[in-house]
Amino acid sequence: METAPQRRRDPVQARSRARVDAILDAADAVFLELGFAEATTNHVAARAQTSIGSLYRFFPDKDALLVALAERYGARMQALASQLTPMDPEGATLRGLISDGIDGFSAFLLANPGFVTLIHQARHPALTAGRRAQEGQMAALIGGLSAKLAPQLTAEEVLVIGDVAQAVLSALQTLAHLHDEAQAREATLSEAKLMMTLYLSRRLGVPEDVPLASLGGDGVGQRGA
Amino acid sequence: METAPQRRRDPVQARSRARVDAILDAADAVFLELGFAEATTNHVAARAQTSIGSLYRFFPDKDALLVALAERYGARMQALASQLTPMDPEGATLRGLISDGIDGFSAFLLANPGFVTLIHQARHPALTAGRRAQEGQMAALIGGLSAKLAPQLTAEEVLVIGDVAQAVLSALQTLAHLHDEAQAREATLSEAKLMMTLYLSRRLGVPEDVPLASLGGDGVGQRGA
DNA sequence: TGGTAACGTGAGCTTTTGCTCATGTTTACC
DNA sequence: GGTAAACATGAGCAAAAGCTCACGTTACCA
Repeated sequence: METAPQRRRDPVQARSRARVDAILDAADAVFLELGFAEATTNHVAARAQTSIGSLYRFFPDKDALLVALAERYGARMQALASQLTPMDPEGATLRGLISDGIDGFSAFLLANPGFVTLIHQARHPALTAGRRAQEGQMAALIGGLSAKLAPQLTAEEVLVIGDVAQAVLSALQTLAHLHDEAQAREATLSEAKLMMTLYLSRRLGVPEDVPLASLGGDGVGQRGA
Repeated sequence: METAPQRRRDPVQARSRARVDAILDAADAVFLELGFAEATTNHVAARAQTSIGSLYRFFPDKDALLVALAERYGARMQALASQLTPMDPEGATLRGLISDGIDGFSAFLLANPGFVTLIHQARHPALTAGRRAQEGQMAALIGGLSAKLAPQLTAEEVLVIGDVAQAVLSALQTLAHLHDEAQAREATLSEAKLMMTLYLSRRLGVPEDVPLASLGGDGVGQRGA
């Protein structure tokens, strides 16, 4: 399975490969500024300092730009996910894992502001297939962690927890990055960490500040009602 | 300040008032089905069983439909908010308040499926002014409750808590209502209740299951780290 | 009952925008 | 250096969508 079907023609020379990248960068910037609906392909071509004909040489239509962007971000997200998965997750605490994850994703969003716009276009028909995969990627990451830390949970419960955590993280990261000042962002992210820690700790039956390695294979440390 | 500036002309006769309502209902349905960007004013007029000319007689442009819809939902939301504010909030527990609030809002969304679409259009330039008000409405409701239950919090903290809670509730309600089956919705809403209860209980220093009336004016019952 | 203003209609004008294609330029390969 | 393929260009086409306007209809009021 190659990425070809999205593009009218694959670039084979260096200059056209650079051009395709420039077009995607331009699309990212224009979509961020105007939103996908308001942005035009001519805008994108102009921003990329190329002609509209060149854009349509490599992208069959406007939607293809969105799909290609989603694929590019998907790859970056995958890299981020593997980077955020520590070598020995058992040595960390639940709170530490969550804090690192949220900080890492926040840094990613700061470096990739267009990604928020893309998330906002998640319901676009052309995107659902590809996007669902990377949304599921994040949810699956959390779900996998949950299943590992709390084997007593059913598969369905793990699924719900993953979806819920993904939705909340996505919403709070978006909220945080509405603020331009780092201080306001941090305040929101701090709340996100607290909320996720409380929730996952209770839901998985894992204490917040105990190294995960010291826990048994099954859920322990459940407290309260 | 009247709603006139949004409309080319205010309806004065009964038939035109009914027509305006029909147009708004049609817009709501069409935006839900196609999304705002894909929907056309001709679609809306056809769905309302009226002519495109009549639509433009009362609405200056397509954006005005969105704004008018937002205003109508704003009024409904306000009614919902006052309905969800019990006569004696002190008699209820934090968990009960949150549960009732989430259930009430869920019922509202079920009866007003177009509202989710509107939320999704929150970043539309024509909407930011009016919408921000009703988003703030929900956040302010929670913020007000927080300030009342936890007077030790600073005004800034209350603001952040309100925003965060609003964002999370909005995200999880949207997630819940992606499912068609009531069971799946309830599963998600159950997680939302748990998460909000844990978060607000910790953040406000209010126990989950103690009647709020039995608490002193300042925060008590804070536990753990 | 007549007159006026509000209301209703839809063909079609205007603008926008996604997209094409004929023409010209650059690169790769012999 | 020659040739073929890849690449690049942008004027402009076709379709779509927002919106107008001239004309007809209904409701109110004296």
